[in-house]
Amino acid sequence: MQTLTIQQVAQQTGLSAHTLRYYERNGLLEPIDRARSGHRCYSAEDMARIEFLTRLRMTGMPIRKMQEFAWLFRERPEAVGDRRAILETHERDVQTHIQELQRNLEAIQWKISYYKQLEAQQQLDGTASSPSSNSKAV
Amino acid sequence: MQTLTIQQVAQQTGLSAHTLRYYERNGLLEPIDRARSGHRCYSAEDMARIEFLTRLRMTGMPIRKMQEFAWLFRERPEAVGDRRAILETHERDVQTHIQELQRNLEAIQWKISYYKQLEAQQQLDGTASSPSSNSKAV
DNA sequence: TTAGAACTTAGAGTGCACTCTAAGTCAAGT
DNA sequence: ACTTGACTTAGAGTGCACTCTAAGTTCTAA
Repeated sequence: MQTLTIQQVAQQTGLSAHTLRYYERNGLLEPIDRARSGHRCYSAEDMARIEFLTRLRMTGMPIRKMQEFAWLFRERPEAVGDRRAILETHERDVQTHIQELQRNLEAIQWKISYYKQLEAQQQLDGTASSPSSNSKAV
Repeated sequence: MQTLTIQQVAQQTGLSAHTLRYYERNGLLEPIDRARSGHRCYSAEDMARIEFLTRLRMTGMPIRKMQEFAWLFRERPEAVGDRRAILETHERDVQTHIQELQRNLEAIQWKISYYKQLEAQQQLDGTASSPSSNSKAV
């Protein structure tokens, strides 16, 4: 069973070694196995956990909530329903957030098209040298 | 032509009065008209601008970029293409971000179903009081 | 065997986007 | 006239999630 050094994990996960230690210190990761030297040895399981935590993080779960999730995982592993509840709440949060992003994206796209129209008009004005459209460019 | 006080704007936009002043101080908003008393009087145009800025902010545009956009708006209003370029870059960023969220959401949903299976199994184990499934609940 | 890289820790520092405080001015109601 | 409350400013403080530093230990390659 082979293990990885903190740098190798950092490379593969995109987190910094600093961040990996920070996560462990704050209970997001259970204590990682150590070599005789005291250096951390990450197992494949550790990697899978880090990967999932990273997904929670990238979808905006605060560290506090991740601590809660990790605590349940360690202290009450049989309470699967509690862990599921956290994930389901987060699922709804993420869905809401995506919808919000999409609504705002549409408004931004609308403005991009508006700017395109404005630019076409600028072109015409320039070519014909007629100050026909002097609407404010909002 | 009627104007709004900072509190009214705060209410309507969901930003705090503090944040509205902060935005103005940092050049995200051009200087708002003042009453004789020095109090800010927000126009309908100001409101539209704040609304759009809020959309940029909610989709994750950093304050720095919003400053750049606002600067172009004030100092080079004819450079519509430059403003469009900023929005188009941001559009791509937001699309990428949404895709990332969706990928991560799927992984979370996958784990939720996995937990459901696990819970069903726990039920069975409990009812039949047979320790058949002792797989680790990951 | 020894230089240099990688690791360890506790704790301080950073960057972002607010968020609040203190001290003061102004306007409306009683 | 006076109280209440909203407004003003400059600047300090907050919370989050890292990110780095300093001082020391250990591994690896020449």
